[in-house]
Amino acid sequence: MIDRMPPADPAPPPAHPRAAGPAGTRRDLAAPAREPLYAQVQALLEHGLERAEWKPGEAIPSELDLAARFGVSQGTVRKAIEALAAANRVVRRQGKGTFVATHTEERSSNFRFLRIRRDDGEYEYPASRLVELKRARAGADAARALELRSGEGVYLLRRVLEYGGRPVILDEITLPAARFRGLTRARYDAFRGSMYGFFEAEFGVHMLRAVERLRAVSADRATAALLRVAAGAPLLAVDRVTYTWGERPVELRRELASTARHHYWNELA
Amino acid sequence: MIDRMPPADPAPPPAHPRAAGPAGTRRDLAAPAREPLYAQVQALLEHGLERAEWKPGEAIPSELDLAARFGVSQGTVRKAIEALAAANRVVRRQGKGTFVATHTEERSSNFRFLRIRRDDGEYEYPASRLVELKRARAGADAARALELRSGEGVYLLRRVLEYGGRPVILDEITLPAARFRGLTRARYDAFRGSMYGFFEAEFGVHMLRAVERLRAVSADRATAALLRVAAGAPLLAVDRVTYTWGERPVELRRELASTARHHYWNELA
DNA sequence: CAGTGGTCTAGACCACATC
DNA sequence: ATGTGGTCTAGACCACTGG
Repeated sequence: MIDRMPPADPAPPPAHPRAAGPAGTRRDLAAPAREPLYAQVQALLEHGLERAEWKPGEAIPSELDLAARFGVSQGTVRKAIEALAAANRVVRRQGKGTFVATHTEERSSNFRFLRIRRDDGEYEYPASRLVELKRARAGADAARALELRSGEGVYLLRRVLEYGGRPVILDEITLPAARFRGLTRARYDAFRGSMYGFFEAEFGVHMLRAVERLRAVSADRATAALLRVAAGAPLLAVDRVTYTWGERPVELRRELASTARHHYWNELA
Repeated sequence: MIDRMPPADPAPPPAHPRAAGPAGTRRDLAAPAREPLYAQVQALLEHGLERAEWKPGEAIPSELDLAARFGVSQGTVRKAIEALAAANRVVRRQGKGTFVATHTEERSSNFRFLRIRRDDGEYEYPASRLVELKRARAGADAARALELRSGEGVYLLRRVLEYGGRPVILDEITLPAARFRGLTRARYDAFRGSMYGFFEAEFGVHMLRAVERLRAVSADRATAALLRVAAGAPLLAVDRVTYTWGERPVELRRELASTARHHYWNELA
């Protein structure tokens, strides 16, 4: 059982854990439901990522380094890192190193959280036009989704996404004010890049995972005007809750999309 | 380079491929763009699965067996099998073996291709009521999606899915007649289990992967009547193309769902 | 060139399932 | 007891990157 992040420097004697060697078995603390070593290493690395010991875009230590630090073999570290890479926590690049995932550089892989595409299949990153940004108090629904107390401060953000100059999506985004202090229209407009890149760079909030629920609804008057469709036209409603480290929800988003020339794309395997 | 499925019996001398030993390096055929060994093993296993050398639900040979057959190490076989498991081609069960995936037993994991859920989050497998089943000729759209010649024979199948007695989804399914010869209402009604279980058990067509495009549309009169909603009500349209081995499309499906009490669930990571 | 991740082997022991 | 997959180690070489 590994129970802390050891120092990098001298590294204590390896002391092969549970290996086929003569050394002592690693059964300290009488582990209650023994977790595999690689899972423990993975958890340690996740803590390091969460605590920003290595920041988005930076390299984490090499496999050999980590193996020495933790007193495990390179293969065990490798398995832990591969799990992190599969979960998009890190990116591995042969010959260069393993890098903390970031929303600020991902040129093409930026479509990870953007599932609405043009009908012709072409990728196109939409332009964003901020319609409204205000402080408000969390209603019952937002409070439940974001695990806040009802009435806690939130930012409410509405924007229109345009493809080729045509408005297609209306976003209504609720953010807990505590994590996004100082969010202003000016800062948002000044940022170059995706919204999650903005959150990461400006507020240190890294989005890891999202859950979406999709429905078909009728456009109300105001939405119809913004998206230039008839009132009552069918719109695709995408309700998203986005999570950061520790399974903590930090964004509630309702997306209303006109699907006349676009669609939501998904793959099942 | 491994280039065929060797016999199971005596197995030629291991002849460590490209290993740190004294044996000859495996550079036969002067491989043009050398593929890793585990990828070659994976491809060999996929061919075996495609040719139904091991049938859905059956066990494939053990890692040690396969390693001996292919003349590679157990670790290399393991990596190949793990990739197959990640792609839902096989299921690994500790102490028992590795089994070919099947749509005929997956009790709970049957929701792999069923993303519409009740709003309260409860899982519920809907009841199916067949509305129509007829032979027809592929139109231009169906022919393109299913890679058929326009006018080739297809089955056209319409059914309503009901949750708790309420109609929620209308399915319109197009199948290439060549692969589903002898499909009749009686056979469909007699089968116990999911539709993909039916396809697998009765026609040997195993669905591996699907691509979906979602839009919001207005209910036409006929659909509205079947789903007991108002004409013009917004419906979620899910257009699915489903693939079997060799990336061959074998099902085109349009699903129209009333999302008053249900939604389409998705997770982004 | 040295350093990184990627592939491959060999062999040990563990955990689980079955007989 | 035996056979399966699961974990872990040790060490080799390959492929790619950058100084």
